[in-house]
Amino acid sequence: MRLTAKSEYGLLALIDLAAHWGLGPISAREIAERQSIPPKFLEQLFVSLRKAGLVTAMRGARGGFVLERTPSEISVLEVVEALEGPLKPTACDGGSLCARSQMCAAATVWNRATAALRDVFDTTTLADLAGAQASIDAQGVDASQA
Amino acid sequence: MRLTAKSEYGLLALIDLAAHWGLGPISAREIAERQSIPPKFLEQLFVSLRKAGLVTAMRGARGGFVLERTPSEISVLEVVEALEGPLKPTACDGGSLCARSQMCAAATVWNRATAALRDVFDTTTLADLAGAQASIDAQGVDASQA
DNA sequence: CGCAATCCCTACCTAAACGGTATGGTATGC
DNA sequence: GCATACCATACCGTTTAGGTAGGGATTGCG
Repeated sequence: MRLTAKSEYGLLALIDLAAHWGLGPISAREIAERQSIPPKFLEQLFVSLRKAGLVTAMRGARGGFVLERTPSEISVLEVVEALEGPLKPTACDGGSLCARSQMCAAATVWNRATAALRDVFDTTTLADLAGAQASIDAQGVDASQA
Repeated sequence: MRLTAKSEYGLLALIDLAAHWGLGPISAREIAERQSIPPKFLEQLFVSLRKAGLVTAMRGARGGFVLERTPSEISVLEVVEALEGPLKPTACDGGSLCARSQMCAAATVWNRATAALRDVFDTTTLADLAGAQASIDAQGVDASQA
């Protein structure tokens, strides 16, 4: 599995939405500026996130995006898989692509790796991260190097 | 972090070497045939594995490769990092590349993911996998679908 | 000695992907 | 009705993946 800029940007954007939860729709442009994400690139990411059912879009003036569920009900796993596709570390994940398939001891390592990654992502929610970010920001006001 | 064919092939090759541990040098060509790996590509992988200190090369006729240490002393992590470089899931891993660096809650998820992956790879050795493969092969002789 | 086998090194290549940018269309609040 | 948003599609330059090609250096063996 490869984690690309899509996941990084997409997660930052959704943490931002979580932080502004309940304040009505937030525009992609606003998030792009706040998080230093290329605006048109972020628009594309939101298309994937909307199709995955993670955000709702409001079109027109004063439009923007809102989380489809509460921040504590959206996991990082959902975000990552919405943007990168199904989580799997290699081509040889036990599927039919690899000729060695079931008879391959190496596959067990890759599968355990996928499971470990999936567990981390599945047990972390946007609420967790938005909360952590709020703490960081509060600390950072007067002590940016502590 | 991206796991590519290098890791897949490289791990298969070293499991093969582990399975033939103690029988003298095994040629890259022999492993390539046995594991269905493109021969010239495997040669390149062995260069990296040798430079990482995982295998010793014997040149000339009857040459080949031998594991530098016993199979139980070589972890999958070493193999993966020798072939793919340092294990990190994204560009934003807390280094100086990401402008958000220390002040970014998202980075904590990526770091935890890296740690989880590293743990799986670090706690699995070539001896484990060679043993597992031997079991599979023994079972597979008479019951390939069980 | 010669020669075949083997590792070593560099260069090259094609296809795909990444990380965007550009352009226009469509809906909507004010 | 118009600025502000999202929506859709196409394009594009660079890097990487996944090899291939060709030769050079070393060594066991007959």
